[in-house]
Amino acid sequence: MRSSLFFYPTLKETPQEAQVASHRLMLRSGMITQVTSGIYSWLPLGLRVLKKIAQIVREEQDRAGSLEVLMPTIQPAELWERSGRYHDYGKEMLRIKDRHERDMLYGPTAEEVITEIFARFIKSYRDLPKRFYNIQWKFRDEIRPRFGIMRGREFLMKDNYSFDLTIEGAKASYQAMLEAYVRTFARMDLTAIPVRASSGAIGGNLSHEFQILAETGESEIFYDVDYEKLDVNTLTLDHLQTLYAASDELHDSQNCPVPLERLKTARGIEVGHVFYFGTKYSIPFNAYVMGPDGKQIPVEMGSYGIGVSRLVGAIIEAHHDERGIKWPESVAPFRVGLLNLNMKDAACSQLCEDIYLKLLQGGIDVLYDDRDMGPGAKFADMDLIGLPWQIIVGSRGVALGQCEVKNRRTDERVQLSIEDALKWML
RNA sequence: CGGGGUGUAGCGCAGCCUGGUAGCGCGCCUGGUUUGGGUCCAGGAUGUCGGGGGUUCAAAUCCUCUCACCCCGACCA
Repeated sequence: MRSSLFFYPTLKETPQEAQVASHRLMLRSGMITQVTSGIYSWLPLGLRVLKKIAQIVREEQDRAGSLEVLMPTIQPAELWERSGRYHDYGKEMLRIKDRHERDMLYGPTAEEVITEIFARFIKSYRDLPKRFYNIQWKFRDEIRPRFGIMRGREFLMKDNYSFDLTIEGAKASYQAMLEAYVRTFARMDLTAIPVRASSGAIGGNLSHEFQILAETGESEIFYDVDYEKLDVNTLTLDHLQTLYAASDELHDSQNCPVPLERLKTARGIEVGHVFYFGTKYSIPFNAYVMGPDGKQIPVEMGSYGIGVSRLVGAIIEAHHDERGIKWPESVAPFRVGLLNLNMKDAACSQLCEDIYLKLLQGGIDVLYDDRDMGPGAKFADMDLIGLPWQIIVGSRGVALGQCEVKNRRTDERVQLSIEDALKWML
């Protein structure tokens, strides 16, 4: 993509409303723009990142044996009356009426919809276990939206729902999701700590929150240092349950099982939440299957959320410096930024064109800054939007047949011949 | 919802106290200049001063109602 044809309205100054780093940087790099309180439009640069994150989440959900569906954003109130949540959910639920004055709502989650789907079609234990997920926009009318898309009212969430015949089966599903989550966050260069949590409005008795360590996190968490050594490949639910991690309101320093020297404290951003809640929805929605003994059994359920749009902010919180964002390669909007420092120099521009075309041919996602601007502005913009690699071509280097390759995260720079630079990238 | 604050050009702000033709920086447009860390020079465009009502000869400025947004707290992916 050529910068001259792309659209990323970068800002030199920070809009006054933005306090936290991710919010500031998302606005300044032209990833998002606010429509109204807690509701944002995603501009091309931001959307690229959002899609990459969603794709990683999708791949790991699929790998864990889940099936993707797509459920509606608008749901009928009747469905929620059946679970009793139409009343319980309170003002966080956006309630609307259609032209027939029927009560509708913008879905904050989808237990009701998915359980009804399950109940409609699945009748036998032989079809279990099943796990369905979707990645869909949700709306929760938060008391106080803040931090940009980190606590928006409208947000993109992956929500997965598991259906098992037995409690043991449900725990296996739960564990599969825990493992998928650890793997998902690791792919985005995030250290996620599963913190034991109360299950809140969703109900049930087993629940973990996934917290990303970040200074600007909203909650304080206490955890065993061993959490930092978790290995995705050996992770088990039993092992997780032996480790201590708690949010500040749950943490009791008097009765903490972890000795002080192994207890760490940090700020966390909640990016995922997993629940086991048994038959809370299967009974009211008639989600029963016939068991091997010919008896009707209500299915054991769990649900598993990941805040996909929130992850964009969480990743920036974890990966930025004073100049801008430092994207992990897996979620970067482009892998390489190609800087033409002198558009008016024909040799320099010709060289950049060659490099650009070769990168494209090599399947490299590249943003070629071909705008007619001074070098300083180009450096500043490129550091701000935070692409992992920069290939810098100026008149100086052209004379020597060289360019500079810079790693945004480490700030390491090497002077390379054009051929070597291309080899480096490809 | 309780507490605090802000609305003036695309962004950041001054002007308001003490009423009198609406300003600055950045950005934007034109021309030139510069080209390895937000070049420099010249010229130019852009405002229902958040909205309604009131006081006044006169309101961005005073009064009043209202709307929106932000920050701190309790909730949440």
